[in-house]
Amino acid sequence: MAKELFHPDIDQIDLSAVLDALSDPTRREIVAYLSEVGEDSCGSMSPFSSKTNLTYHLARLRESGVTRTRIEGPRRLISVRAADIEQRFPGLLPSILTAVRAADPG
Amino acid sequence: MAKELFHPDIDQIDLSAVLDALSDPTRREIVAYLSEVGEDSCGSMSPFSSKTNLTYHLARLRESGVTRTRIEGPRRLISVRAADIEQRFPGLLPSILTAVRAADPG
DNA sequence: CCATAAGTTCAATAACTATTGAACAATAGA
DNA sequence: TCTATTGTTCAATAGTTATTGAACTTATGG
Repeated sequence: MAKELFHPDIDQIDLSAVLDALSDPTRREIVAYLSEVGEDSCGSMSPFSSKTNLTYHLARLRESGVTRTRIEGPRRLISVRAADIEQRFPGLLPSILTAVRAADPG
Repeated sequence: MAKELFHPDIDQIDLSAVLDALSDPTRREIVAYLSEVGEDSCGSMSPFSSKTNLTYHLARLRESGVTRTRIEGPRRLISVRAADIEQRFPGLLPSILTAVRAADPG
């Protein structure tokens, strides 16, 4: 399980990939949740989807550059690369998070 | 050809649909172009893709609520629903257009 | 009415998406 | 060392996406 996880460099973060990643409601919920709590494990996101499916969605978020996953023991701690995304695409993430909160309060 | 074209009401514009529509580079180019010129016909967008494919992409933009298409004689005039999108998802479209211009100057 | 210009529809295609369950791997703690 | 916890990999599936060419429709102008 000590595999290296791929993360694109800031300059390699692609707008199509980011918008694609954020076009899925489950992934937006995950990103909104992580934005609130800062960092959390895959297991804490079980309300959002099945374990297998979470692996898939979290990989898409990570590979697009939206999130960062670091390995700590048997679990993965995931966080939103808010500063990186803001640097690359100013205003994008805030506007999407605002929309998510408006649509899905609480 | 005097068919009624579907356009979602402002309140029905869905974030997933909008992000999905804008996750495609061809469609982003179209939106960026239309944002500059204000309104133009399908035919003027031939540099972006084939005629058939443009019908497809323009339908996706229209059905997601990103653009409006009005019929004038034998042609369709398309424009970006900038104010509607701004009202529904503040800041979203400007941030994406900024990114498009930065990636694709000229 | 006829020709042309502007777009659409249709069927086909190859590629990708989200989702599932079963089996597996890796770590930490008793 | 055994075991529970955490998450991954794999194969399968049903649905969607972007793209194409051929045939069609509709409106305008001569």
